[in-house]
Amino acid sequence: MDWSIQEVAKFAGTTSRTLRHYGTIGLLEPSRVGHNGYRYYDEESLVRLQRILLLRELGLGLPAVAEVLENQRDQAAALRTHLAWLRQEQERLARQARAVESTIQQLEGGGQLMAQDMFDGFDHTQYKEEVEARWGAKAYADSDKWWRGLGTEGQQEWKGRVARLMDDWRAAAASGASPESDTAQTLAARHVEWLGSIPGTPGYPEGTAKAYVLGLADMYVADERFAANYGGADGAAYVRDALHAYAEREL
Amino acid sequence: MDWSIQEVAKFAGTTSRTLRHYGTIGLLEPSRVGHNGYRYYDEESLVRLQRILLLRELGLGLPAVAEVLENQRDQAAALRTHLAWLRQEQERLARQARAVESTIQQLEGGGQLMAQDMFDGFDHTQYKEEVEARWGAKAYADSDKWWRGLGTEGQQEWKGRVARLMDDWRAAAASGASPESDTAQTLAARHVEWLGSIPGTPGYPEGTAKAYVLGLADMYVADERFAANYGGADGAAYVRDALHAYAEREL
DNA sequence: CCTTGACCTTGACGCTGCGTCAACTTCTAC
DNA sequence: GTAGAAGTTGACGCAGCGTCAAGGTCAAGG
Repeated sequence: MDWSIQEVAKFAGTTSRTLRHYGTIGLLEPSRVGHNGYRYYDEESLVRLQRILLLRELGLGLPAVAEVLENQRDQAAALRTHLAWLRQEQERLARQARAVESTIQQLEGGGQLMAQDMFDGFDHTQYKEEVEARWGAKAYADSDKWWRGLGTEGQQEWKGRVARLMDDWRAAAASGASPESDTAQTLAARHVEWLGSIPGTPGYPEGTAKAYVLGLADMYVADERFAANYGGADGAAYVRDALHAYAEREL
Repeated sequence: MDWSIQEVAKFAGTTSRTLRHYGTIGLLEPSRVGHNGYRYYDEESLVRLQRILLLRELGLGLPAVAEVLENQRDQAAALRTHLAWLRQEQERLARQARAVESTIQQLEGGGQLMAQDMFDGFDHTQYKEEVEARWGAKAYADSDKWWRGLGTEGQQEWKGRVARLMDDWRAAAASGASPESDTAQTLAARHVEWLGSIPGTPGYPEGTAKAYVLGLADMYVADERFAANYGGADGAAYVRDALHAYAEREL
């Protein structure tokens, strides 16, 4: 007893094209092929098809499906791998959704569509050579180790933190508040504290903190890539001024 | 002031290939092209690039990105649409994950890879009394005989088929496609055909098919146990509407 | 002047899982 | 005998680039 391709397709709730596809990739062969080339499937192939479709509904890719069907042994293991993948994807979507939400809020608050992710610039492998040239290979290695040690979540948090700081700077600059205003000075304090949390500069040697901060502040203006993070040259100059004022007062 | 393609790519954390791609699809043109064909980008294009990348990270497709960037007006609306999409995807993944989990459990309980107990609702002995009350003892006996005659494999197939139908219904309802849409109408056709394959109702008497389908459709909504199969009252209502439309047109 | 080597170009295939023609051949029914 | 349904094998399409391939351009050094 066997059935034509259309019958099988209808019965199984799929299409003949799909069945042919499974045939060409060797996932499900017809049990019989007529002299005319017509495909026919028997009960056994129907059962296999059911399993294939089941696994497909669970979200497995065709290669994964094939693997599960061949290696009868560790089906559960394969499914667990898949499950982990699903959870990861869900996580990713959740993060995206949150990001979209906050972007919408920003837009509705009259904000512009900003480039928060200038901070993939903090995918710091990008700056490898430069860092090594300026501060040595060890500094880079340490930094790299630290970064990896954060884990994906930690990195996300870090990026988020940086993004918010940059965002606030841009907002402050745009608000017209002077670099000496409380707003800006509070930001400066946050900024300095943030700097301290970057490894390689933990607890500056006595008396060097001020010079360090002043130097960095100037670099923000001099280096376009940093300046861009603060909304261009004007923004960077604003940050520099605020940091200078803060350093003079507090450091 | 402008930069070469590599510089821009590094700075923005993307690749030159991507920039070229954006060029060919007209999403981001270089600000200048050298006599040698080299691409150069200025600040303005950099800003645009940042926005593009931001939107991409939020998960929008390139056409959607283009649209958002052109229609300055309803950016928020576009993002909200996207957000809805994200949530839907998340929902789908969550369902898949649950299904995978239960499948794993089954496997570890020594079970086979089958599309079994999603459809325990169709373990029809459950409905024995009700069927007998509504349609008589003979109807139930016939049905039971038919069911046993299917054999284990046949029952598996049957359950799988039902499962896919239900799943497709839920997906269609969630997709937002109207009950009159092609998608839903195709499903309705499948549903009616499926009904025909249930014994006890083979080849409806002349002219009763329409009434039969309409009656069933209404029952799906009225009876919670059926409604549950379609994702609750809303899902059942969707199925009912689709079946009504189909019955009016085709039966 | 010539050679590296880095960087640029266009062109085109690859990947996922089928949907969707296109161009033909076969089977079924009247 | 002929129409119409159903079957066949190609082959393109889609999303978003990654990844060669083959070759031009340019700055630096021998």
